[in-house]
Amino acid sequence: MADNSPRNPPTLREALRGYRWASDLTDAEFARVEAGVFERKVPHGGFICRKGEAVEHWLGLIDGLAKMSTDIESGKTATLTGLAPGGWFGEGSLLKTEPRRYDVVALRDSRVAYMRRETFQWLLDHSISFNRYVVIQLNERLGQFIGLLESERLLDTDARVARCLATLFNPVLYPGLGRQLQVSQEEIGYLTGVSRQRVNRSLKVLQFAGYLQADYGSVTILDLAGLRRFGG
DNA sequence: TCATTAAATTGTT
DNA sequence: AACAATTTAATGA
Repeated sequence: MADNSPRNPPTLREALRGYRWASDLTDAEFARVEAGVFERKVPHGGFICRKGEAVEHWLGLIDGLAKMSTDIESGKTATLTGLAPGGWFGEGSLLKTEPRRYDVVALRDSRVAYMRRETFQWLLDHSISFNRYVVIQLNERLGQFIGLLESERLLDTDARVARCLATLFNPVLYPGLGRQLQVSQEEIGYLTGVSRQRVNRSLKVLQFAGYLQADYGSVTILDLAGLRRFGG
């Protein structure tokens, strides 16, 4: 039987080779890119990057789970989006040479790839597929945030959980994720800003409606399009 | 392989 | 927030 999901964690090189933006690089080009990327392990609760700091890297989540968030007045935190393995982020701030506008916090022990600004620029100058990737990524992210805005203001809790999960399973932003993601209800709560108890209720609603299957420590998406439309 | 125990996660109030 | 029930993972016979 073929083993599609290797149990041994991939090396940084293997992970990089698997990303879509690297698909048309020659070996020489890839070697150059690899030299411009390093990996760092971030423990649960640790900061992958912080708001206000100078942006010197494009960031990729190799493995783990993280949330992009920003602190509002009075110490409250607003989660902007969840980040799943295979997702890259920070290109916006990198392109505009502005300080980072959000925190990214690891919700699990995570492995993060840091690509130097130089290397990012070099890829923009040399790789068609990389440019295409960045454009699609920006566009996808834009749609995601418009949906988020609507979600925060107009939708009930069930719909917010539904959209949060739909975001997490977005095949464009997070390829390589199967239909099933190992994520506890508590973690979904962190991502949505909803209590774990309420997440539990929402998952039952969504499961009954046939959009997903909730199991111990994991969620399986059955109808991604349905989740996106839910409540809207 | 099975039984026991601890830890994590879920279900409910 | 607290508690009980359930599932998984780890351990050792």
